[in-house]
Amino acid sequence: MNPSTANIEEAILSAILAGRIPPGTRLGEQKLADLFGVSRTRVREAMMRLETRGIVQVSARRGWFVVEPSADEAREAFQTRRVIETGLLQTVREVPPAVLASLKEHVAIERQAIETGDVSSRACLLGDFHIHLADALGNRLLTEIVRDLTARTTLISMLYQPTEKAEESSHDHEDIVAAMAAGDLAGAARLMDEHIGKVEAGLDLSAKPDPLASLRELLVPSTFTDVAPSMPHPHGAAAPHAPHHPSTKED
Amino acid sequence: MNPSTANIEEAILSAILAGRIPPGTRLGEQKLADLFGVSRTRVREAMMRLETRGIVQVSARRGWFVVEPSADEAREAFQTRRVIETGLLQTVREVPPAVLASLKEHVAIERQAIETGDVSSRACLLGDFHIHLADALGNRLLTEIVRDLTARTTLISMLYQPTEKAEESSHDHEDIVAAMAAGDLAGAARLMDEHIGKVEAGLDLSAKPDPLASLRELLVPSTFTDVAPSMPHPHGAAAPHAPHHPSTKED
DNA sequence: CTTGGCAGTCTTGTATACAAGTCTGCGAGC
DNA sequence: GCTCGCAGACTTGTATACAAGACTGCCAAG
Repeated sequence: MNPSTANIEEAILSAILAGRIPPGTRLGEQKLADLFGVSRTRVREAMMRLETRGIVQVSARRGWFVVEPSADEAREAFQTRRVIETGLLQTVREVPPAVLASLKEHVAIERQAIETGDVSSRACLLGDFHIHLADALGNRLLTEIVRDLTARTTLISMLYQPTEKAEESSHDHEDIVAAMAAGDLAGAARLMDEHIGKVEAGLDLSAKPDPLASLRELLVPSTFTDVAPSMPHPHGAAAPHAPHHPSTKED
Repeated sequence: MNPSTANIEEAILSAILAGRIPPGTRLGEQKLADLFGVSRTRVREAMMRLETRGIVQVSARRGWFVVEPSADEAREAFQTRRVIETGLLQTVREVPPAVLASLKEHVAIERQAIETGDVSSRACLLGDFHIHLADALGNRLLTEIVRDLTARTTLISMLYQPTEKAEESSHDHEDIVAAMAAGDLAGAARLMDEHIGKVEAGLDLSAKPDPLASLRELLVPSTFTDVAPSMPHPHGAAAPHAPHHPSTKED
């Protein structure tokens, strides 16, 4: 069957979110076209859609790359999520029982995935909680926005997360739902704020995602001197304006 | 000069937001391509980007149309704006003086445009207030989201607004800034909520947008004959009837 | 051994050709 | 007069061809 543009877009996005395609990966148009059995045109369409959603990025005449958000961009993503998700909880007046039940069920599924050690799906599940919340309390438009933002922060977690704290996140989710069940929306909003803050704080935003960035770090007068375990000396004459390197060349 | 894809996207968007291209207008690829002096490829790219931003919509093999949000979609857009903008005000702890000054200046410009009767720019200015706010208190990512949402609601206002209440909106903005200046962020958030609610309540969401708008558009001869040289005429390819909305394209 | 340059290869950017569907308008039939 | 059907024009959807820039690797000069 001939996959449509939306199919391709979805396939690539889910592969990225599932961790099968790490940040920084180059996505060649021709290879994807061969893979999906279509021409480059459709692949290009899908990539451009993903670009407007902030998932991939094009480097002129070099290729498409899965985004590697900088530390600043990471902070922006988390701030934006804090604004929207606390805003949602504070805007809502009351939570329908059906919504509460659905959220509780989701948290139960999360815990189950964590207990059974299903690493591949738990990251998706933890993100899905927030998407479910937006869907249940908000609307379709808001859900789309939250979905894309969650995708962003998921990507960020892949880049910067030194240790996964799935259990803690799931526990946070449980607390948020409990506050909602008690009718304490303001409290739920505060818990959500703290939750997103914890996730952000759990990252090592000073860690550089690519070795070139640490090179740049060496060239800049810096007070930070505890990294670079096996870094050869660049002898001073390194070209400073090469943005990053294509880390993976094989398929 | 050869306009880039981003140029085309921006030109079309600003023409729509300025009211030169009303909702429901068909945008033919070839005509736009001739107009901009490029091939259909670039126009298509721009249109697809605008589609992911919720500005235009493609009807298979019929053409691209400026979106005509339904009443439900209108409510979603306003709810989403309420969530995000009140959330922003409640998340921020303090407002830097420079931000306050900038916002006050913006409100002053609004009032001036209203007093001088500058109808064409005041709608943009009223929307820009919210974008400025997101930019000043939030970050770039949040600003992009608010910008697209504001574009949506601007389009909605064109469809449903029976009477413009520019003065009242500007006054609301003034009150919001005053509350911020007093350090009352919660109050500012409440005012923002009421403000957006007022704008939404001022619309007649029961009015059917389609036949009315396009008919009126057809009956009104072009009173303005000289606009920007590279600007497409709004009624160049007016569709006699508007397409029905594919209400849910969920998968 | 290092360094600078140059050609080849590979990738995206853009335009164009063709396929497939939709609407319009006219004419025949009733 | 009215309706149905069909052909033509017109529009988007998709693939492909070609142009232009970027990177790689080799080779010669110092």
